[in-house]
Amino acid sequence: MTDSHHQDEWRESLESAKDIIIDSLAETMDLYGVTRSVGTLYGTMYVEGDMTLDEMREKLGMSKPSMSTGVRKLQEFNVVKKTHRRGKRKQTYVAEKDFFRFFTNFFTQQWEREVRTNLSAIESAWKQLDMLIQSEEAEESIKEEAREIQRILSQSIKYYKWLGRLVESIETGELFKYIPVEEDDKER
Amino acid sequence: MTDSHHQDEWRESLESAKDIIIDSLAETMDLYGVTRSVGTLYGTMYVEGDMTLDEMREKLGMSKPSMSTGVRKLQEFNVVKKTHRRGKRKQTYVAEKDFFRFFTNFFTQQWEREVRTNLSAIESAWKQLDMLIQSEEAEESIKEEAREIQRILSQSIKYYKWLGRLVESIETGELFKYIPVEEDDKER
DNA sequence: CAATTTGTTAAATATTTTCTTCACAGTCTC
DNA sequence: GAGACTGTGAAGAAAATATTTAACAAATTG
Repeated sequence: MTDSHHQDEWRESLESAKDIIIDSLAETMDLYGVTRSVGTLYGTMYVEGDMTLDEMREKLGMSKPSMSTGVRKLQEFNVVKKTHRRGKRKQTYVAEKDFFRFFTNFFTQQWEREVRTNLSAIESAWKQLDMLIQSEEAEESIKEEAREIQRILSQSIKYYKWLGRLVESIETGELFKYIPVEEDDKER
Repeated sequence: MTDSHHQDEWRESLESAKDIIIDSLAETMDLYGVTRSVGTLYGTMYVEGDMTLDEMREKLGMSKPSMSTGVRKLQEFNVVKKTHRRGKRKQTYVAEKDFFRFFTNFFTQQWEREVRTNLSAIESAWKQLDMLIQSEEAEESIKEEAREIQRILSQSIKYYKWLGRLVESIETGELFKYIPVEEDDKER
């Protein structure tokens, strides 16, 4: 009986160690524009392994639709995937535990979108500015401002092209040649 | 008179070109967890050059305290700085137009914080798990779970160390040797 | 095929965040 | 130093977001 009490304490200690990790991950994901409770959900899956929606609900004390939408958001970020437990009916979900893949999935997606969106906006604005600059009628002061904006934009095009190449080098794994992952000596 | 009407149209066209850029930037910054209106503020400063709080207020049709807090947030991200117009009393602010510096400032800050936060959490959790593993009393099943979590954590330590080195290579400019910025042929 | 069970949508509610108005402290000007 | 002006803090209003409850559709089991 005394012994079983001790076991509860050890169990408690294990859980609190998990919570430290979960909170820290949630705080980090908060920085990336992921809501804190979704971050907590990710952290929980990270330390607990694959889970069903009901297990999440129970663990986090939240409603099932919350879990459902939370998981969906994490799937959008490509950091959670569906799995299935053999023989079981319920769907289970598993968090990406490899942060290198997390990094790759998250940032390439984000940056690709940024590049696409902004380059297309720049192209469209650029054309409009060109029309203005080439027109006979427009005042010189307006033309000059248009040219000034084009100068700024041309600088930012360089950036987006660079960012695109960075994404590419992450996707091909080239970046990891330049900045290698340290091998661990003790493991395996 | 007809001519002046035309000038208004050109002016309008110039403004709408600016708006395309502003919206696109705001949408992007939204991805980074910056609120949309703060993103719009940044975009406006980006195309308009340095501005006073009152000019921002007028341009965006918002209150002055909003501008004040918005500018503050952008300063936290290191993407807006104070300046002064010679001879003028009002404080002016200027947006970082060089997106390479923007990238550097923003992500090194964000990632450094991530590394610091998580490594410290891992260290703390690790110690707690060690105590558990080394104890005589704790059940083997609990110990095994603790060891499993340590295995996962040791993987993630590798990641954070790598991320730290990535930050370093951005700060020293090394990354830009690996992935060079394309020189522009036409300009200057 | 009836009865369960699962995951999702829709509507209602609660909570958080953003924004504005008002007030005030610090600065500059004369 | 009085008066005017600038930037920010606090409190409350408004808006946006997150969460829950309720309802339902699809799928599975016996």
